[in-house]
Amino acid sequence: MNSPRPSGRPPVKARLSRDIVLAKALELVDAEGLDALTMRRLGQELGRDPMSLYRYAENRAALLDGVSELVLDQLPIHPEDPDWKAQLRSIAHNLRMLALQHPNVVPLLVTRPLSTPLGLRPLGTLRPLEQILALLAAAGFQPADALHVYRAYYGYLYGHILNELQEYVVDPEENEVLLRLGLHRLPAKEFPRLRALAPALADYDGATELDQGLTILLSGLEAQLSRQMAGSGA
Amino acid sequence: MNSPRPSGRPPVKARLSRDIVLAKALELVDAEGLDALTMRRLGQELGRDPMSLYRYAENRAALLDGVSELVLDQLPIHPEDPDWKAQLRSIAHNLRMLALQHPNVVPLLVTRPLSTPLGLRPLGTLRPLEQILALLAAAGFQPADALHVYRAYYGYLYGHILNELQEYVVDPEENEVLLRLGLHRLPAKEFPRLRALAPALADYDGATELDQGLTILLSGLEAQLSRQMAGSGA
DNA sequence: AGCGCTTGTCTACGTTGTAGACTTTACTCG
DNA sequence: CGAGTAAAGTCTACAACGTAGACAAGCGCT
Repeated sequence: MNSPRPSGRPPVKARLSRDIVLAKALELVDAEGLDALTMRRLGQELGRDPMSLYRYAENRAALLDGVSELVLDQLPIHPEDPDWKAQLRSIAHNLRMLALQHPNVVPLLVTRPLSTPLGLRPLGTLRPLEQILALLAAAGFQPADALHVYRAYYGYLYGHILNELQEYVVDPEENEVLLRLGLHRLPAKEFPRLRALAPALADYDGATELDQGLTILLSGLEAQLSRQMAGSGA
Repeated sequence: MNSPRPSGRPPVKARLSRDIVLAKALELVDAEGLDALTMRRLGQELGRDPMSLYRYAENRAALLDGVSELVLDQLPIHPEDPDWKAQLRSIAHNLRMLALQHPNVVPLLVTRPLSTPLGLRPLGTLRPLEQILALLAAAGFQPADALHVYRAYYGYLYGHILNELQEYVVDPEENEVLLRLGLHRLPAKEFPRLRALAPALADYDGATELDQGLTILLSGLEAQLSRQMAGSGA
């Protein structure tokens, strides 16, 4: 009966591939956090010996890099958009959404580059940088100015995302705001303002806050750069 | 001969204390990175059994929190400064310097809050927030607006620090810029702009870049808020 | 059928965090 | 001074981790 190929009590062992491995890794991280992503656990999740994973990633760190890459690859960037400010805005919102969808990956996005020199990063994680430089170049910025804009922009963007993810809610069921944020534990004399802000903290609207910051930053950058060109140029 | 108390080939075992433990932990992290901070290693460094550390920190995570706290406690904030923008600028530069002095701690600063609800964080890490709120309140901001300013400000600040630390140099001895940043490894067709920017990347002036961004952001925030007050208020 | 490369498995080692029972130290009180 | 107690430090042990290295199974060739 059991034909030799598609048989099996084990879930029909198909050949592994890097994509399959990384996809499962991301799934695991999303579901249970970074610590759950161990070689043994991932192997088990794939129905394979943990050691088989080393055919698709040099080591655990490389696996983590792969996961970062997988997420960043989902960030759409259109370097030919004639309206650079609108495009940067849209990228920002998309990255924010990605971060909210994969909050457990954010520490990776932020942390891994700190221990990897620019040139040695997974190419997928450098692509946004290159494409944003292209966008800004097409908008008429000099390379050095483009870099300047990129840094301020991406800096703010990452900062905002970190901020927003930090303020997450402990227990959404709780309807007393102080408790919902765990703020009741804070000594009232030392942290009066923070405690008083509980309601404001509780209904944080990340998207519009991000947008307002971007408005300020982008128009400010534009003004600064055009002023500077007027000063030095003709 | 050997008097019983101050004797000893072992380096005169004085009583431990939380401060001593944390200080040694920070020292170790600064010198050899986060991974070097294991319970066993820290114990060895202190001439004690690793298990003794558990009298001063519940577990390794709490130890890491303690290190964050230790660093953030070194950040001076003057909530009574009448010039709030100048004060925020000074805080920013001080935090930047702290980050440069303890680069290995930065991942902690950024990452630990992501897995700890606001109310459960080490108090030392919340103090900057409370104090900046006080600063802004003294400057006349409504609580909700103060929070708004804080978020944009701190977001940008953290983002900048992460950015700057990421662009660190692989090999300062190397005088070919492409090599110094490891950029030679990037495929030239896919990353033309990034490669071309090597010189600009190499002489990044983090302090002035931070300052310019802050100028834009802070004056933008001020303008936005006063405009909004003029609109709704009398 | 047989060769050779890729993929997956097995076994084994050193290292990690930490629970729990124990011993040593320091200090207080009679 | 000596007894008693609470704190500080130690010892032993365990489960889980990443991964090296030798090996087996599977596949596509001719």
